[in-house]
Amino acid sequence: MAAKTRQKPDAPDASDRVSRIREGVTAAILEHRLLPGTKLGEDEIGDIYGASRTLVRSALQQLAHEGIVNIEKNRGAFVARPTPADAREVFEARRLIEPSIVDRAIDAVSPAWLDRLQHHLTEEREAELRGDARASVRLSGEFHRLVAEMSGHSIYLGFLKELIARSSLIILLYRRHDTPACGTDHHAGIAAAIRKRDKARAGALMLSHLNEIEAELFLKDPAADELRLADVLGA
Amino acid sequence: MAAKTRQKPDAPDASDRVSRIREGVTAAILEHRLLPGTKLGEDEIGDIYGASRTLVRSALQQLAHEGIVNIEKNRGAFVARPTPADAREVFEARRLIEPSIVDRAIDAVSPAWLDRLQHHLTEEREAELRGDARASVRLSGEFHRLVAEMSGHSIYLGFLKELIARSSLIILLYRRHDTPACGTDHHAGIAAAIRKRDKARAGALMLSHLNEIEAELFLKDPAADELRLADVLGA
DNA sequence: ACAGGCGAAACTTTATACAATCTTCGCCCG
DNA sequence: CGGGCGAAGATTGTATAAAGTTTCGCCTGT
Repeated sequence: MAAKTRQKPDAPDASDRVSRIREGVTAAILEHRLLPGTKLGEDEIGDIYGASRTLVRSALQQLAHEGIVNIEKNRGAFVARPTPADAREVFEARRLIEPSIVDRAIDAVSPAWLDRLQHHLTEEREAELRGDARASVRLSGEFHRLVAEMSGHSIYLGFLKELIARSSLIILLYRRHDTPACGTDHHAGIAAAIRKRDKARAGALMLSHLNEIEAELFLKDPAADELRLADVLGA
Repeated sequence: MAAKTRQKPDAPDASDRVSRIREGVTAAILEHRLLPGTKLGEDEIGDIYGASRTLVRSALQQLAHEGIVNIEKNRGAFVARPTPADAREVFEARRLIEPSIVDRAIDAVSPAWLDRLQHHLTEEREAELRGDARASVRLSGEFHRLVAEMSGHSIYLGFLKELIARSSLIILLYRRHDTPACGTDHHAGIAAAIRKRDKARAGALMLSHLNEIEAELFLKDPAADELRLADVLGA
């Protein structure tokens, strides 16, 4: 066996403990179990995962780099609270990147991937029917991540993971109505276009999907309520 | 003064020591003083910067997240060695993002920014005339970063910083001729288009600039020489 | 009664010590 | 003489402890 026995260099989240912590906290944030602004104490998380603060700190720093956690010097880590300006940037970036991702995904489409996609749609529909809001939110983001994985473009995938995580926080903060089932039909339509290898239609559907999500947000001027809150607290 | 006296939340690289380490190593990599594959020992770097391994480790993890350092479990950190496939992904991403960045930069253009841009072009030209290859490489990347800063889009800026750093490694590894002065004229042309607020021309110039850089690379099949090297070393 | 300041507690930051793993070099065996 | 086994050295991964900072409560003085 002269082949490289190296253990999957492209497996960033393997069995190491820091990744488990990172994924646990990420999942909690994505499922809206941890609300923006929540303090993430190192001891607290360390106790939960039975790990030392060294590992917790490493995980939190990664999450900070991904933009879903803010680390304030000498104060600790908090779940990020994206501003409306952040929200606009996130969706602008997604509108730019995701059509290219579906384009590449269609190039790389295969029966195995279509199966995964179909399976995901089923899961998503089931979660919605059963009214499981947490699962719906998580699966809704995972659809986009799945398409990015299909594309085989690791950089786009990495970028999109960040954008999806932040989108989840944004939707939680700024959604107008309680419309958790906003995009399941869109996802099915996009998947159908991918299956038919219709790049133009898939890209257009993705774009309108993103536009609709953003349109349902209430993005007032850049930090209005935050400033008001600061004034109340400070004065 | 009711204004927030918080110390610049958008200053990721401040005076803390871990950032100094990260920037020092980043600069060394971007200036091609540290070659791909170089081992970055924790004690070694710690001695250089007079810091403990805790801080060095934190800096290296950040660099790993940025994609310019690979951390292999129980073996240490190494300067990344992008594959030709990585190179293609990086330039595809840059071709997608940078035209949008110049577009936004033109929206946000101001005399102060134009001054900074002009000053940068001067610096770049001087470095090239004086034959300072290291400075040329660094400044060439900084031009793109400067445009991204002009755009005021923090997400694009973050993404592009990663892409620029990786591009520097890619160019070092795969450039055909020793043509360090490949893009100074292009940069001047792009800057001129920005100054004239000509979005179409600026975007087109940026695109052709990136295409020309990639065209000068020699990207053979996905990991041919690496495999050959691995065989030599392993067998 | 209230404002201001002092002090202790909790937390983060940094450093150091310990454990686990890998690498390397030498030695022994074939 | 070549190859493989093994122990010593070096390096990383993890945990714990010391140091510094912030925060909150309480107490005192006006």
